Amino acid sequence: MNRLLPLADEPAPERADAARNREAILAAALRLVESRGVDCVTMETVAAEAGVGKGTLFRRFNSREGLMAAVLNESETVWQASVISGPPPLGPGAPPMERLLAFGHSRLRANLVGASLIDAAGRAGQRSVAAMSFANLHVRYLLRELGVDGDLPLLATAILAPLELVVLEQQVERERIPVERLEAGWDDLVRRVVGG
Amino acid sequence: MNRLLPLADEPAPERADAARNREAILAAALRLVESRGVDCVTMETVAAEAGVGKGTLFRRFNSREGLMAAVLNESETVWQASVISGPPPLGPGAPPMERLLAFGHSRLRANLVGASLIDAAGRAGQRSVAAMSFANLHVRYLLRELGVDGDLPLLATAILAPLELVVLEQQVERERIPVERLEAGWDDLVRRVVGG
DNA sequence: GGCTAAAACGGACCGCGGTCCGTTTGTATT
DNA sequence: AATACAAACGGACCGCGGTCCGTTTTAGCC
Repeated sequence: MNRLLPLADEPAPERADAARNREAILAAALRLVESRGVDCVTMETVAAEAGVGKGTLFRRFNSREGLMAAVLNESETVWQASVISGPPPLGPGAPPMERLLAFGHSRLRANLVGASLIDAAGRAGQRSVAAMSFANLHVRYLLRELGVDGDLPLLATAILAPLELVVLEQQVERERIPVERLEAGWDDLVRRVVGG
Repeated sequence: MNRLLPLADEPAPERADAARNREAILAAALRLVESRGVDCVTMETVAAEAGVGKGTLFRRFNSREGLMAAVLNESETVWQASVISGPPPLGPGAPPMERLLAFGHSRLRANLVGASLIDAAGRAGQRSVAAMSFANLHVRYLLRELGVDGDLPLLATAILAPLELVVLEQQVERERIPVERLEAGWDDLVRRVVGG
């Protein structure tokens, strides 16, 4: 009979019904988002579809943004996996510069595809926190690999910034710049920053 | 008696009461925002303070975001003026590189100071549209002046992206990076992009 | 100064995000 | 199995952003 005392900050064990509901809610939310589009999905609808009360939604996800962030997170996780252990050039195996460029393109497309969900998620639910820090870490690693020196965390951020949805949307929707040109522009930026 | 017919897309003359009200609303909004902070200001409050009906607010500014954008715009205009015709190094008179660096620092600080208003304004009311295109234009001009070649619109965007509030907030609030370091990092970025 | 069409006004009204709190359910203990 | 306590539940409720539409004001014209 060990573990009478919880370890330092064990994240509090989740009760069975809670787990079941969380899953039901996420599934329902995903289904609704896919069928009617993000901004036609209300919290009450999700609650109904999942067969739970509204209060339960907010208990688990804090806010609408939080819920959307959670939904988004599902696909984000898949994407991260393909970066970490997928096939090259996105995954390991290709030379660093190729990986970096592939990474940028992939992220650019992903952000555009997930656009509506992404801004429904806002910066809540720490989606952006987790996502950003993963991306930043990865870019930092590749830059080091490339022998770049300087303030790597900031350089990584600078490289990633133009891929943020806010910036992309301005360019794609307002200025009607085609995606290919954005990719080319980003490649150029990277080469300038990396040097040589 | 000329101008019986309105010119092509004359912006529709504004009626006297409308003008008076618009001004009253903006003044009221500014006053309230300054005294209680952006997110404690409701549309109804503003309407009351301005002595108009709620409908009038929405008629003129479309949404809460639109109103906030309009308020923000006031100060933005002042800032733009100091870029165009203020004292160097921000204004004209200094060598391009100095101007560029001054521009970045100034914008960085401005974004952080106006943070709450800026994200209350969202991307509505085309605040971000107008602001972005001004900044982009200016940076483009300085880059050309510096003899940079390449896709200038995209390079300008890339340089400006790390100054966007979304990015800054992540760094300042989450990662606790001091502003001076951000400035230094940005300078580094600019030098790499400009080259030489 | 009347008259009229167009524009602006304002407040009742609606829907949704978010909270609150009395009730139910799960789990650990004996 | 019975008990007890914490945690989860759910729906009534609230406030605010946003809309709608009947009423009022303005401005041009005779």
